[in-house]
Amino acid sequence: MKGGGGGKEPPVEGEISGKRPKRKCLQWHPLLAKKAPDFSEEEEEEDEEELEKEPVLCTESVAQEGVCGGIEDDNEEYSSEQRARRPMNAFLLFCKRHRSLVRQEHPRLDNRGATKILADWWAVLDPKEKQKYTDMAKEYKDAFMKANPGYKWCPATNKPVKSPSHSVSNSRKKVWSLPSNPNKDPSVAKKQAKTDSTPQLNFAMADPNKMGGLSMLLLAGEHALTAREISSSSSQTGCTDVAKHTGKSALFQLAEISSSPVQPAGGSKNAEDTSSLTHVEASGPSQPSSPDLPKSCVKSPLFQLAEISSSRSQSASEGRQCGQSALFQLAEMCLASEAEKIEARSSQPSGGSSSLCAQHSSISTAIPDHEEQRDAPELPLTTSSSSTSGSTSSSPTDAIPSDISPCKTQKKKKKKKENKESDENPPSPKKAKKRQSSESDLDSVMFTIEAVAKGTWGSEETPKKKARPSECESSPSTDQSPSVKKKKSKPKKQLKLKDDATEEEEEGDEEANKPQDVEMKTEEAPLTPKAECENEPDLEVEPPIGVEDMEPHCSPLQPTELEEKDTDTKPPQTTQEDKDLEVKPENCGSRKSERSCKGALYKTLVSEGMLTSLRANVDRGKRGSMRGSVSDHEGGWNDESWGFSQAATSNPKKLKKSKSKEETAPGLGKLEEEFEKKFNSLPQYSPLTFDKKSVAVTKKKKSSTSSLPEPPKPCKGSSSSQKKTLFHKIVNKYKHRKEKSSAADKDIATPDPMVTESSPVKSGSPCVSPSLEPQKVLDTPVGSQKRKARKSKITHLVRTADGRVSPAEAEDKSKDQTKNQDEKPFTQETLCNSGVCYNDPRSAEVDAPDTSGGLPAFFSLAALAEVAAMENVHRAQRAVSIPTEGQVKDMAPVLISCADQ
DNA sequence: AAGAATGAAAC
DNA sequence: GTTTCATTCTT
Repeated sequence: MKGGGGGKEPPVEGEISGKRPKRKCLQWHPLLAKKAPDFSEEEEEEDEEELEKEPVLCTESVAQEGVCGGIEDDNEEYSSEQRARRPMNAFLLFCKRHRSLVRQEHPRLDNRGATKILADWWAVLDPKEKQKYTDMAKEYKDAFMKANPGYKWCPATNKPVKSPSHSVSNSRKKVWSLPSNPNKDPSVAKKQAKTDSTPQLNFAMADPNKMGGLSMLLLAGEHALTAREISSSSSQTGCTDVAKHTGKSALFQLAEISSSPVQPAGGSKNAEDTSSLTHVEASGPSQPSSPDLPKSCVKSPLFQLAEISSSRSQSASEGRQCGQSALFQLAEMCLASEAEKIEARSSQPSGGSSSLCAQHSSISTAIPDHEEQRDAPELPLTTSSSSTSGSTSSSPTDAIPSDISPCKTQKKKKKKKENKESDENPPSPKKAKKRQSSESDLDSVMFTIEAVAKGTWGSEETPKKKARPSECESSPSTDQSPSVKKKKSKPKKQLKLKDDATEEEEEGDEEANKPQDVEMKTEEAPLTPKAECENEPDLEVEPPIGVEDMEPHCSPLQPTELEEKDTDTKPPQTTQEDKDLEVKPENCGSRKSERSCKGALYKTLVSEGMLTSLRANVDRGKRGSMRGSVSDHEGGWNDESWGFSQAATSNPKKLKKSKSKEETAPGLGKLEEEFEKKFNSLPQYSPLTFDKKSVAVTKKKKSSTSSLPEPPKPCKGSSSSQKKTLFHKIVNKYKHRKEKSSAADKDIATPDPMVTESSPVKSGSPCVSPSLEPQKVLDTPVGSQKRKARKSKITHLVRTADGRVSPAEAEDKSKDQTKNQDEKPFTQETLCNSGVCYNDPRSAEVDAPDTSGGLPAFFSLAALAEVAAMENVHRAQRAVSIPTEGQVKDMAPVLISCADQ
């Protein structure tokens, strides 16, 4: 595999890699390299650099934070600037996935040129495939939106100039939508601020920025909870509402999951986590002073949680909390305990879970002091509910919000970024969190926590999920959450070895891994069935595999990987964990009790899903098992991933800078991973196919209009017969596209008798149904074509009786046909086998259900995802094949159409 | 920084 | 309808 792939890409990559540095964003991290980094060496180096750099970055970006490692909660400031990036649309996804391929083939080509080609490809793409991308995009978007309820694509054009006053007001309102974005959520908050997302007020959560990943999780969970529970009350939270509606979008699920209790994987992990927590606490973000504890830059989730809880308490004075997750309560408990100590411990924390609410009140009072420590500044969450809070929060936060709120029309992102409101953030104190209390306090806290855990928690948690792979998960989770920074070296190596599998890998967590993974994936992606087939001889072999295709596609890599990983990782993980436990104790130093406490906490957290990492791991484990099934694919967004990602993202640093490609910052890993997985799962068409098409088209173009940009695509051998069928389709589409682009030119007129011809040819292949294609084309408008003259295009498209279109197409087709004829057999077979049957979407659709493999694009991803999720739980495989009612509905039209035909 | 493409959202 | 911005990366 690699050989081929490597051969191809390497050069390009190498080039790229050299260039990569460009991005500023990257600074902070290896991700930058992401693309280039295919090679392990590079990666490693990068990793190292990264490690080193991180601090620097931290310093740069957030000088104050100091705790680079620490989770930078603070970064809100930065975050302010960074708004979450919009989710990519289908086309972008497609581009992202295929650009490398294009480049490989046409190294010379500029990106622009590549983009054009990609556009062409896109135009040609089968509706089904497009749909996949579209679905994915949608899913992604949905998840994203859930994560960031108030997110707006456009920064609120400032037009109105919200003006500062607004900003202030906004700041209050704002409550922060959930930050948890894959990357940049924080920014979102800002946006919202400006926008005023009124609805969210209720949530008034702590700033995500401040909060660690956990916070994100919590938020997510809370949202979920709130949505469910509060739904009645909160008409406000659009997000929540949405979540409900979708019910199952992956993201939503994620939220749910987070909320739902999960069993901690192994005790071992717990220990680790706890230890890490202790470290964190002790070391505290800002306070390095703690001698005992090793300063782990990374904050423990727990710590974050505590922060969060504290923040929440502030913001949300309301009683809602009670309802909220046990985790939250726990956090509160912790805080309370601390507060008590500080104040003098009038009451004991042990209050018990049941009493939590009451405690909350007390806590809230106590908290204020803590708040100072906390980074209240941005919490602007402005506890919607708490009347007072608004005022208080406003003052500190105001500044930030103002910046954010305005959305400044900054025309360009960069500007915005630059603008960063960092100024305001000065927030010196944010980091302060670490509490003086330090260990002793911790102990007390722990105690309380334990009590809580035992008492309330146990009862509450009832449902704990099964830990399926919890073990596996656990290890990773631990790794991830706690040691975000960790070294990547290992992971990289592993990754290299495993290549694909790495994603979930055990250690991996970190950023490095992700990037690598991503890269790996991307690289591999080509290798993936389709691409690979074409490139390499393997094709034959694959085809069979491909049969199931659609998903398999995606899965192909994953499954193996996952499995391997799972198997491999699990054992190791456990071992590692054990080791960690052993080791950690040292770190932790004395205090077993704490540990134990922590352990309890950890459990609780886990149960709650707070520990995203664990969850993610678990999920992954599931996935691994599931892998084969379609569900993976579509199921797509695992909650975990999001949660995780969120958590990861939580880190401001990354978020901000992460812009670079994956950006997905290291931390996010999981989320990204999943994203990537899905992304990878997306079918990657071999360039050859496209090329051929393109070539054919080009030729035409050339002949007709010299205007083709991408004349030369090498037709590497028609060898890539597989996709040829696609090819045809593509050709058709392609025609359209060209028409569009050059359309004006004039091709229009030519009749395309050929079309018919082509169809016959296609017809030859079982899968393909020529007639359908045109329809497809028609059905799926090539695209918005907003910019170009689509009208002309449309006009151009002369439909034949069949509905086929433009003349150009005919010609192309004819060409294609000729080519195809030779190759077709394979392609068809393969395709058919694969179940993809690009040719006929409909047929495919119809078939799809039957053939588990081919997922009909038609099914809404959401539906699929849901189904998958549902099924996954029970069984991992093929659930997808069975359409849900919703799916059926979706299909209905198609079916009908088919029937008509 | 501009630009190529498409699409989704916001205006 | 138009504008913005998402991604990538060369020029």
